[in-house]
Amino acid sequence: MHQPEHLKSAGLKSTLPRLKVLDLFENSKERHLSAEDVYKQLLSSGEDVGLATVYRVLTQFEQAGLLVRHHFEGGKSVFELNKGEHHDHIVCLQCGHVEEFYDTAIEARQEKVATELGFTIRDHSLHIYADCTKKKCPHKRLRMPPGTH
Amino acid sequence: MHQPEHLKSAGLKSTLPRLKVLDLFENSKERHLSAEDVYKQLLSSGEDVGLATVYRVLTQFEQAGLLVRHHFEGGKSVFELNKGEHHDHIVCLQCGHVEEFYDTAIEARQEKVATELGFTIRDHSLHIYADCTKKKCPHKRLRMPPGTH
DNA sequence: TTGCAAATAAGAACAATTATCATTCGTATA
DNA sequence: TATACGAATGATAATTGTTCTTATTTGCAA
Repeated sequence: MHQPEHLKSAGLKSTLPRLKVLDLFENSKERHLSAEDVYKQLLSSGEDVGLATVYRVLTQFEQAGLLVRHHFEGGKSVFELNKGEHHDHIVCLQCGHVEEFYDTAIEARQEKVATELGFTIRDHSLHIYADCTKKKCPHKRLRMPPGTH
Repeated sequence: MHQPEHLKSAGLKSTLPRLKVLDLFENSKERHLSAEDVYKQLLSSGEDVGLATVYRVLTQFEQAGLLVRHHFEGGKSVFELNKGEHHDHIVCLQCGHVEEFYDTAIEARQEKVATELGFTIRDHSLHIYADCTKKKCPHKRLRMPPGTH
């Protein structure tokens, strides 16, 4: 359960809160978690962490390359373990579930478009918001704030 | 300068603040403006509007289909006149300028990917963050908050 | 004109996040 | 193993972007 090496190699001290957060991401069923999610799950596991620490640790992990941050519509940041390989996301508007995909053609066209416009890509995000057509979708409607289109 | 018809047909009363905001979008050099941008520009034009009104009007215009809202990285919402045709965005990390593009291949592949995964697309956003290679780029560095990757 | 619902301005309230700061913890070293 | 010091933490204040509340004003139909 403890992987202090991950932290060590990232130049981070191996502290309880950091180990707990990392552990949570590695064992959670949902890959994508917000700061609030992490905080609440740690609390309900009996851990005693501060919300500020959660935010700090998440940001540090992001900078260390352990986590990747996403800004889906809805305002809050969402994190996932960095698998090393880039991928895009499709978010289910019914249940909020996030699926990942990677399409070579899309990636290639992006490069082409950017080059033609005189840009060098540093980063990109492609978010598809969709309705799940499978029946296994829990239909737990995702809160979509006004402003979501 | 006044286009009350736009408002009328959207079912909105033709009020001063609404006309001013609409006017600003139609005459501004920058297509993409945040609520703060709109508020400050109106103030410096000698107009007397409240920030709350700006937010309300922007949201109403979005719902009426006059404006489109985007969530670029950085937290704040950005609006632009709705031209009717969907397009994606490439944001210059140097100066913050936003260029628009549309690529049929990308759009088609998205549909394909979503269908294969069992989703029906409702909306999507593709944001490319890039460095401008042209010399005309003002190099007024865009504030990129921590959390931006 | 007048009346009244709709819209506004100002500021309080809110949610997500970051900053501050006194206390505690991890760990290199003695 | 004890200890000392800087790094990390938790509690809470502060900030930021946005929405809500309310008293007042405005657009417009009769």
